[in-house]
Amino acid sequence: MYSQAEENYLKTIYALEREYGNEVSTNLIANKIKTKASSVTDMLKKLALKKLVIYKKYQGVYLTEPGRLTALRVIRKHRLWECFLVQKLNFKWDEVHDIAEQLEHVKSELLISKLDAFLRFPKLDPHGDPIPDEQGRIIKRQTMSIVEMKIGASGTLVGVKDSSETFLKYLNKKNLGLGDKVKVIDIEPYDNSYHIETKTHRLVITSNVAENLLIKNVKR
Amino acid sequence: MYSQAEENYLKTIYALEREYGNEVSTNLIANKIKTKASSVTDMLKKLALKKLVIYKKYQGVYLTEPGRLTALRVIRKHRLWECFLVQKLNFKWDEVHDIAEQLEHVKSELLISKLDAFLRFPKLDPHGDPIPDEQGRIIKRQTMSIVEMKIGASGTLVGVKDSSETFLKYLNKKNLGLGDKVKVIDIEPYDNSYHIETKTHRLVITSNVAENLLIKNVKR
DNA sequence: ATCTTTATTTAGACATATCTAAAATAATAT
DNA sequence: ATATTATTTTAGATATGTCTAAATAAAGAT
Repeated sequence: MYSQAEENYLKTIYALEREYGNEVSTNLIANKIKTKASSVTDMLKKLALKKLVIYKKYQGVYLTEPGRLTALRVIRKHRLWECFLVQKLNFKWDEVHDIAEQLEHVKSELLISKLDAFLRFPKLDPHGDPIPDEQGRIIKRQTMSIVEMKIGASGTLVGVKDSSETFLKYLNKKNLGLGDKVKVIDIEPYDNSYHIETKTHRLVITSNVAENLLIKNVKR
Repeated sequence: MYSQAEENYLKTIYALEREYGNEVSTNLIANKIKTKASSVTDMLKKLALKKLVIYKKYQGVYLTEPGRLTALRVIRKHRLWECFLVQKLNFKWDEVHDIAEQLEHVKSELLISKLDAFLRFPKLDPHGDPIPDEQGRIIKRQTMSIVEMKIGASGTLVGVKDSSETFLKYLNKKNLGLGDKVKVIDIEPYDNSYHIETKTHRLVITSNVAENLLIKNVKR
């Protein structure tokens, strides 16, 4: 079994590989998990010894197959627990991340398969992220970030890249939630802000925010 | 917030105080949590510094009021999670202890109060142990161990002192469970074994087993 | 009352995971 | 091509929680 620290590194490397391509740098990891580059180096050596990552000095890391599967198992647990917290305990989608970060490290295969069944085998977590199955298979959804959309294009908000409490609370305040239809009305070249429209209102968001909103079924 | 190790020590000291009286020795703790006496001494010093226990060299320890409340909070979490595992996820009563040992350390007051509500505020866990409330109040039940009963006395099995998987699996095999009516038929002086009778069958148990069975409403 | 045994504590070591500061390497700029 | 800057690694320190072995204290036996 792996330690919580090890699991967190694997999970982070997995996410960064998806986001930035397959070779992940020390500093990227350090920033993501708010630690120092030297700590990251230490851990990468350890993970490499355990054959969970391929690590070459000064060249970054990437996950091996066992490393990837371990990461996916942790992600599966995290997302299932988030479903539980929202669906069963009535947590809001912006309250569950930190608690799931703790629950994801509980060791028991049986627990997670029973939890999965209890929740009726959900396919997506409360933030629209797909839940890997027991074999680590994960569906890849056809989504694009708002920054990739052209003026006049519209679609449905089905996910967020950033699940932090701050970002989600911002969305709540702006009355944006999963399932909302959104349309890009205008892109202001001066500051790269996006003017978007939902069923109920219009609003202006920064490109930073637009980047974190995932849209499905984009038309026009 | 306290570490998992600290929480485990507090919980253990609380249980040993109940079992053996208010001054708990270093070795008693060491045996209970399967560690070395020297490790216990180290931790007791740390807990004493944090005012969670009163510790005097060579004299054992006991919990302070804050220590007792912290222990009870951990116990509350442990028992609520056990209820969840059995009632909602269909675990057997002999499978939940080790998982609850992990879940009890998850930090979130909100989580535990929501879990409590979800379970409809249970008063007892699957092993018959009372669940402390948010203020650390815990009901004291009128029970006695079978070893305290006389020949001919009978009552209802409502709890066990040992919640380990091995002990509970033994009870399953012997077809003994909570709610069963039991009567002491005979006590063999030679080996101190107890002959007991339930609604459905008779069996012989060692005094060790008898010690761990808690009976309510003892008559005659 | 002294000796022996048992329990407890101390001293020093180790593993994990982190950090700071300095050194080494890679990337960038001129 | 060399100098500057940024990134990464190494070396050594720290905190937590554990251990072994030795020293000390308490309890029990004669």
